[in-house]
Amino acid sequence: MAADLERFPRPGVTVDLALMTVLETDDGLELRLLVQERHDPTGRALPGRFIRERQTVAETVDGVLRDKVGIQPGAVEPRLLRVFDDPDRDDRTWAISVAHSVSLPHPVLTGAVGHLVPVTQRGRLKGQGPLLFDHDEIVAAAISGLRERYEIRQRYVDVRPDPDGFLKPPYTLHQLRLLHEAVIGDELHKDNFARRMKPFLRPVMRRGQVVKSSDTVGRPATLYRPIKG
Amino acid sequence: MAADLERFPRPGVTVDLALMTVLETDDGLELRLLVQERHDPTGRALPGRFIRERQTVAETVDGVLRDKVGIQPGAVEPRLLRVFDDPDRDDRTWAISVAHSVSLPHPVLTGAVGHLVPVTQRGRLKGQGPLLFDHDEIVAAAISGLRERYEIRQRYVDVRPDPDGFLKPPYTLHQLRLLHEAVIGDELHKDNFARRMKPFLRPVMRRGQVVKSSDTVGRPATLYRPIKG
DNA sequence: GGAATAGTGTCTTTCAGACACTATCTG
DNA sequence: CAGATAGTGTCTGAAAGACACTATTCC
Repeated sequence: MAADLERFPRPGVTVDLALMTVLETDDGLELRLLVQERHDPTGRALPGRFIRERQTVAETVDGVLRDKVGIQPGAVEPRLLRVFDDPDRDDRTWAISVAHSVSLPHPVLTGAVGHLVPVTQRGRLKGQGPLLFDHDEIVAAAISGLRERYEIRQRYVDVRPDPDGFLKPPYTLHQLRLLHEAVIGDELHKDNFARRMKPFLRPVMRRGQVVKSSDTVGRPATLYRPIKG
Repeated sequence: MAADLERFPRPGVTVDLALMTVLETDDGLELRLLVQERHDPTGRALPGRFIRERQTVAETVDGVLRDKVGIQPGAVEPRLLRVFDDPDRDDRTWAISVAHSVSLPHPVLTGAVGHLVPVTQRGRLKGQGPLLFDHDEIVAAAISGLRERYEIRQRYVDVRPDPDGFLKPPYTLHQLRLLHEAVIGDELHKDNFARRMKPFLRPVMRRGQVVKSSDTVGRPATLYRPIKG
């Protein structure tokens, strides 16, 4: 029986990654997505590779990040986006793609292979033509999923200030708001934002004092950490 | 290069289905899930099978419904739940499971192979022991996804009265509410429910008259159809 | 004091949740 | 009429959106 199972043709299974980060530019924080040049079919595409023998998706993600992107992140949390199964999507062979998104803080991406492409307000990659295969659909799914996570959910239940961990705590409400604005591509009122987030943040204390940011000008801001995680 | 790609070992890819329906019992409508007996490993499990050469997930779903469940539904809309990739999850071979949920109106399921098992308020299968493999996780994902679709979303935007199409239009607000209560496993106020749903329903008209249900006792109810779809 | 940024008081609107009422059918 | 089910008027409370104000720092 087990021998039988191996007789049938099997698809190659690839893991393709929509790698997202938020970085600081002259215009403030910007959401960006890693795109690489490929040469099998020539063009721009997301990093990815086939799952190797008896490996898991998580191990494959680690492998892609290490070998194809050239970075050494710690534990990452890939999120399943879609499965692409059109038998003709890859000319070379029968390949199924299990598309995931991965969010990383920008410092982890230093020296990464590829370009960090900005994202438009509508959730598309800025400039240039389409990506290879069905990778534009992966990008769209990654961005809409990300924005959903950063949008304000029903009621106040279980708001996570920075679900994807782009920011390293502690941070100020201002920094957190700029992050949200970069992710969702829209502006937020600082007062309403503060009220929404504060129940899920606690001020950093030292010797019974609230720690303030020693920024530049203006009144110093309170530093916060997320309550959970 | 293409020849190279075929040299590496590939996983078997299975599609496992959480098949859900809502049926009428003495206690009113009930959400149920199809469980089958298996004999390779002996036990209770969800229907599923390997993807055959150059087939898609959708084709495999159709095949499972036809050959393993023994029904002939029209176009179904499988929803991706999770990918199970533990290399040891199946003793027999390296197999990755792409778990989907499928919702069907009960009449389509007449003569289906297996048992329609009721679901508890907490979203577990009623009675008996665990399912084979990781199928209990698939069940949990299917039910929580389903309930999310039937829960009231943010604002009034894009409410679909019966997202999974369990009910055949036209139906009364009462019938629609019983469906929702069966799906989410909780009671709803008829007045608030009516106000939420009415913007997304239109009364059935015949000769300029609103068509009413010719039920049993009491005041006849207006029959509605969903505005879109 | 002035500039700059941090943070809050409060009004309005929207809408879910809840209660109580009215409406329309059958027997 | 009573009984049963359909459907609505309206109050309350939670919370988002918006505006304007106060608070604290550096120069």
